[in-house]
Amino acid sequence: MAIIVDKVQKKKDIALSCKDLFIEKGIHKVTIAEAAKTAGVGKGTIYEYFKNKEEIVFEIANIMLQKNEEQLQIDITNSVSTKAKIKKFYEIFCSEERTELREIYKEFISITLINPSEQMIDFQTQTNNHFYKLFQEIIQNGINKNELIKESMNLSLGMFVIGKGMFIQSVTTNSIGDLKSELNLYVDTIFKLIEVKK
Amino acid sequence: MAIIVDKVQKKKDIALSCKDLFIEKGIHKVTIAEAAKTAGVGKGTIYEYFKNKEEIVFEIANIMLQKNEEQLQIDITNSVSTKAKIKKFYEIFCSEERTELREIYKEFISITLINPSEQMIDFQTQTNNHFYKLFQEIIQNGINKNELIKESMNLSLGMFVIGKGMFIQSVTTNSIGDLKSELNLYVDTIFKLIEVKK
Amino acid sequence: MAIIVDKVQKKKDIALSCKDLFIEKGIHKVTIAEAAKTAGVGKGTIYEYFKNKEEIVFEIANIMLQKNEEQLQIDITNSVSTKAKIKKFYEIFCSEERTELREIYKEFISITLINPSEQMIDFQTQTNNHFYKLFQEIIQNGINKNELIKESMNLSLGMFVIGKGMFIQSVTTNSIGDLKSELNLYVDTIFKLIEVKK
Amino acid sequence: MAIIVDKVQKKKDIALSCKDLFIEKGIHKVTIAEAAKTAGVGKGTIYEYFKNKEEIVFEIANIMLQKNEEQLQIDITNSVSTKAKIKKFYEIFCSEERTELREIYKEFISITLINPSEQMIDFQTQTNNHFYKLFQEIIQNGINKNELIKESMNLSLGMFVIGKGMFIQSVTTNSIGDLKSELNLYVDTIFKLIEVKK
DNA sequence: TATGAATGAGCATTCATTCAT
DNA sequence: CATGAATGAATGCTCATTCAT
Repeated sequence: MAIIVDKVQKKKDIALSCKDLFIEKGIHKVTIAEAAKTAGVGKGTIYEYFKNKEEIVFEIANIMLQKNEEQLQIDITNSVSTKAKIKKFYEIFCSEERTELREIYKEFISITLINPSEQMIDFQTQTNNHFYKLFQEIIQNGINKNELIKESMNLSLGMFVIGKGMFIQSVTTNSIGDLKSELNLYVDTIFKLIEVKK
Repeated sequence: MAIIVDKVQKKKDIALSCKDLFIEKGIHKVTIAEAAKTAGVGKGTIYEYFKNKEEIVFEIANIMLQKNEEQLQIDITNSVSTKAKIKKFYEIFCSEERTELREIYKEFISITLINPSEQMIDFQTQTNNHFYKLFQEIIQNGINKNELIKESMNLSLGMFVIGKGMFIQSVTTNSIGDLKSELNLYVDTIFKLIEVKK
Repeated sequence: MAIIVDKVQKKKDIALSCKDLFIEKGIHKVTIAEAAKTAGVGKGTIYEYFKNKEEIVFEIANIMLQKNEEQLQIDITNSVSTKAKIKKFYEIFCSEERTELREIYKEFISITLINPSEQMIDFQTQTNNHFYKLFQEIIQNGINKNELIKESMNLSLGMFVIGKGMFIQSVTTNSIGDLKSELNLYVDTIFKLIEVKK
Repeated sequence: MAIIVDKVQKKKDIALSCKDLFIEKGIHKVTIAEAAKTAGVGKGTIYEYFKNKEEIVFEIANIMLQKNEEQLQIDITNSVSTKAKIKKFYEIFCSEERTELREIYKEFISITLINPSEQMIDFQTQTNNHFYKLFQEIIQNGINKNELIKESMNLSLGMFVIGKGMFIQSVTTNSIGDLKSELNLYVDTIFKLIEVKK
């Protein structure tokens, strides 16, 4: 009578058990032995569910991203103006609630910059495209509702990327005092230029 | 008496000898033994001139940055319009000639994201501030010459950071086809909005 | 399920395999690679059973001490007079059979004198106290049996320590011809003074 | 006009300049570079006056021993009874004023136990014999003055060595609370046995 | 006499991954 | 299904000493 295990669920369970560990210590500082112990399974078992250490973090990231997106969708829906929606969007990069997500994100960028595995690039591309699509929809809706001038669409990639850029800037240098204020200043200024004057 | 050596020059010489090695293989993959051999000195000699491996890369980066800035200054001076100057600026992130510089830069960001040593943060802050100051001067001059509206200044950080952001984006995902075009599109669009209509 | 190994026994096995190596070359001159090869295991396996190189030597010392003590107990029991028992005790410092033990002991003292790690001090304190207790019991029994005057107890630490002192003296200088004779002379002389005249 | 240097004096000067450094950090932790800098000379100069690092410490030890012996001679001369003289002798191992000397001594023993160079053994033998002769003279005088029984001479080596033994004991274990008291107890007890009853 | 530039041997330790049970 | 024992590759850095000037 073989024990039947829900592989998908167990994979999630293991990943979730290790989440805090990975966020606190960072991918490189966490050993498989630690992860296994934290998850309450043997080292060999980890390899039954994950191809390698990186994959655990993918699973963690996926879980976190899913949760974050749900919240983001709600926030955006609840915001009335396009500007407010965009500001909600930028919260990924500056709100306290997303600190954990950003920790993982930092690790991902770091790894990709030095050892750009196809797997990693694919993951980031997918995630990125997903969020970019969302971002473009917000802009497009603004245009459709005649809130924004139609040239706004040409700025969408730049505006999308600016959150990421400022975040990296704030982490790698001491030159950004308050990330949120800087993002707000940018958004307010640019919206004055792209909002349809009525 | 003892042999007298121009320590500063020799440090530069060693760093320069290893430049290609570090760019091709990346900091982590280069061993001190390799670096020493490449520079034609003993391992011990490396440590007479550099505190640790990282410092070799700082020196390389400094040399490259200095050369790049000289060229950038010339390019900017030779450009007439503010827009042209800004475009020249973005070439750091997309011109073929700066490929090597960007390789080093990628390593720096990667290291800083995971192991943010004070030394590294300081280095990046200084370098960044230096370039940002230059960037701001271009914008300010544009305003002073009545080429740009005065609100442009509020966009300067965003515009500065966008180069970096798009670069990271292009390296960590497959979602940017041609970095140069994207930057051009952004610049052209935003300049339509901030150029003084005459 | 997984292979089950008697960790305690294997630790002893590894230590024992390396015993001669450590005694001949000394702790500092033995590399982990050598030790592992000698024990017929991988380097990593060494660290599965020992926290560091020092710990291997602790284990070796423990094994040797245990064996030595068993023999010492027998020797002491088989000796009739208190003086004979004490002389048996001093054999730790001069008998040929204890040469290996003394080699290890020399290393321990040497290390402790320069880098007195808590671990090392604790080990030496415990071992020392153990043997000192034994020594004191011999003296005390002598007093109880009315063989020795009761002031003998005040000399116990000095008499205990003299073995160690002469051993160090004999190793660090050329001034002791025959350690055993010197210890015998001391014991004989002092026993004439502390033996109860009947 | 060659500069004439008093080699002997300069050797002493250099050694003296480094004394505190060696005592504080220990032989192994002091680098030649440091020693040279502390002495205000070049590294090469060190090797003009000393064959190797150890020799610097020999010089320091010699200087310190000389000073100590002078004081010891005075102290012994000023003491009336043989017991008082012996107690003065033991102060090498417990008085606060000799802390520095003992630091150097510890290093010497440590080195000799592991790497017994002939040079080192010779040095220790000479120093030891010198002091032992002094010690024996005290005992012999005690006997001559009919203060001590003539068997005391047979105890002289043991009594001499006990200071060293207790010192090592106190440094390598936690089992000696107050070294001075222990030495006093031993001396007082043994003197009751070897003092001529009048 | 004095110097300090150059050197290179030497080594403990970690940890992802495998696979026998 | 689960495990955990075994493994071995891989590397930065120090510092005593030499010797050309």
